[in-house]
Amino acid sequence: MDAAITAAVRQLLAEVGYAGLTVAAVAERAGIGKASIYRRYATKHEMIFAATIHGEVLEAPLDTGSLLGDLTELARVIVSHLHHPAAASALMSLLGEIAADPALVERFTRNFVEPERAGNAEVLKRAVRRRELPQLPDMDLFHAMFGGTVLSWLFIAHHDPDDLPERLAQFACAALQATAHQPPPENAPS
Amino acid sequence: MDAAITAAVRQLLAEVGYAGLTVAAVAERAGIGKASIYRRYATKHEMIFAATIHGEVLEAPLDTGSLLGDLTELARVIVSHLHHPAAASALMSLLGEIAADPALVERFTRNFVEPERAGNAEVLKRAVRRRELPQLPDMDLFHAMFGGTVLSWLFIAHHDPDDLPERLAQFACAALQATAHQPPPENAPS
Amino acid sequence: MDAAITAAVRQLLAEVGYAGLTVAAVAERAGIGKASIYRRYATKHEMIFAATIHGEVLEAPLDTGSLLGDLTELARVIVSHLHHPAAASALMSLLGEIAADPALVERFTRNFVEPERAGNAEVLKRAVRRRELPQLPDMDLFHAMFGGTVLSWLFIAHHDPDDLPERLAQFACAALQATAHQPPPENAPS
Amino acid sequence: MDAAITAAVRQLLAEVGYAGLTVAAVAERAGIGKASIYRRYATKHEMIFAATIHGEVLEAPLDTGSLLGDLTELARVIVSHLHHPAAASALMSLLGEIAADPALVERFTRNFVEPERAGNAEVLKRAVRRRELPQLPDMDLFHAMFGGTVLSWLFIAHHDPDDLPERLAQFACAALQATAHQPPPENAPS
DNA sequence: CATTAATCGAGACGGTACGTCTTGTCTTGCA
DNA sequence: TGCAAGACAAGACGTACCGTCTCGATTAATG
Repeated sequence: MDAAITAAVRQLLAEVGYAGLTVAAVAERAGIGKASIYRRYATKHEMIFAATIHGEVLEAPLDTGSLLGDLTELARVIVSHLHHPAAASALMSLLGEIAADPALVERFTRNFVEPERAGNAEVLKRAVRRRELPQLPDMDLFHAMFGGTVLSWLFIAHHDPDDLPERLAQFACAALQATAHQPPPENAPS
Repeated sequence: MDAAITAAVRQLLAEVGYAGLTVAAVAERAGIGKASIYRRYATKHEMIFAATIHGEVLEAPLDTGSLLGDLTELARVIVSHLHHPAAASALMSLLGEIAADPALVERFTRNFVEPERAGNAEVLKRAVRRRELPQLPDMDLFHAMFGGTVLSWLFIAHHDPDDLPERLAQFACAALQATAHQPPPENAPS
Repeated sequence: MDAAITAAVRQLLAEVGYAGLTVAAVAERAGIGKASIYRRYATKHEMIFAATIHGEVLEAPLDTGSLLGDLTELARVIVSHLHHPAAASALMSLLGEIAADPALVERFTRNFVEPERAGNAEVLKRAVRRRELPQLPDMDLFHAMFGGTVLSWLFIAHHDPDDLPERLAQFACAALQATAHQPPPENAPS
Repeated sequence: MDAAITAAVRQLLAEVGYAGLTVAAVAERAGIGKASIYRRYATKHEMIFAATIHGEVLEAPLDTGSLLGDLTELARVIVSHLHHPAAASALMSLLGEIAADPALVERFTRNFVEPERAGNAEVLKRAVRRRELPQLPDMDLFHAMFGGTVLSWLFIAHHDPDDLPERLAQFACAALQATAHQPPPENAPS
């Protein structure tokens, strides 16, 4: 059923755009009732977010054998999933909606932020295992930096998505190696 | 009258957030009729855009004498401007709405993004002048990274704003020095 | 506009019945927005009630020259307006809905009960003027008796509507004359 | 199990009223599943009908020795049974729903209306036996008048229930004696 | 100075999406 | 197997809001 919702949202976003998308239309297209949508997602924005962003972005940063390769791939995956035509609108609007409600913040953090952070951490742990890094860096900062750069690049600067992954990965790789000898601050990565 | 509208929009954004802002409320707060608003702005989004973005650039990176100091101050300024309770909601939602309209994207870029990028560049040019950096880095990437990290830290990770400036500045400083020997890429803005 | 709503309700009651009537359908049929309906009526039941019952019932009990004639006419008018095919459902359901909410009780009383009571009083005042009655009777009781009898006759006993007016008028006329010498109780008719 | 359903329906009618009663709530209160309800009753209305009307006739007009006394007592009994806080909602709404279904009308008449009419008739027959009345009046009309007045007094005029019995009984008594010399009409039930 | 024209506030209007609710059916998992 | 628990499709409810429109009242400009 979640798949049907996701598919319906993507079809309709392509057909009528973000502003023209209605929950009723999604339900009809998916052949389900509106209640089944609201049972899963608290708001329309959350539904759209889950349908456009959620999924593969967060989960498995496959091992390419080097930190630089892993980071390039990670950036590429994030970019590709964020670059959906309507994703900009969806993500930003969702963040705006969420910010006002602590309960939604909590939900959003648990469902999207934490898994993504864990994925990032996995990549860096591999690098530590490979001795490319002496230790894990400040994960809070790294996570905000890596994803935030993609966000800003795409949705604020509106630069070409294809230009980013390699540049960002090189920058992040050098930065990690340059800052790795500093112990991370007191808030150790979870 | 335009001033009354602008003031009302800003007050209400702070009070009820972006999603809770209605044209009727703006009219009432401004003591005018809705028709007078629609005589000036074609849609609600244009009204909000005009009231929030218009001339709010605020990048004044005063010279602290060192790159690390400048970056810390820069981060602090960005954080302080972004951390207004309702600014989160307003900015993110506005980005979402803007993304759908290329004309607004263009205006947003010219009025907001470019000046900020110039401010960032000014800080780094100073560091070059001070010989702290051998050359200007990839400015597109640096700009996306610096602002994006703040954005993500505040509005996605929802971490403590006070924790960020120093950490980010140290990270950015080390990263810049580590990557400075690489020639920046062609730097073609997309 | 009220006329358009009333007409739409009556058409749709005839077409789809009481249970099948929706506010959205009424709005569409009337060529107006749902909000315009809810601006006038607090609930769907109130709208239906107003469209089926309200109007001529309450207002002008035309003078026939005698108390018996007036009461017969009054009963006939009430019966004819209450005997709309769906009026039974509408009235009873409305009363059921209303009973739970003091605000609706107040509204209902002001809009429907009081005018009808005033109409009843007008008929009896005429009889006093004609010297058919020495004084006004206990209006609270008379009003409840006259309308209540119609209600019960139609919707509880389900007797033939045409049988009622003459019988009720004769009964009421005789009863009024028999009880008229008693002073009405302390709550004098308003 | 039927007993559990019936009890749950009655409790919930008293607590939340007719409009607020849901099948899900009945099932939960009865500690059973919704399917078990729908196995017994085709619709919600049938369930409520079965739970409320079934054997609740309650007309016991005990002899007080005089017509006025009997009528006062009769009014008091009717008022007391109708004045339960939630009974108003339930009864009126049920009448509304019933009206749409001729089969339910028939059952309602046989189970509820006829016994009450017989009770009324019993009171008047006693008065005839006592020579307080020369003959039985138009029973259809009297029955509609007596019960209808209570209905209207309570649920339309929303007057104080305690004020009614004595006034109604006096009125009815005088009216009966005033109209008793007229032969009742053919009395054919419609 | 008086009359006309323009502009304003106030808010009703048509239209439409929202998120909630309920009905009656269908599925699941425990006893 | 039979039931409680509850998910499901369908769709109405009443609310909110947008952008348009109408209405008087107050200005402003003009004859």
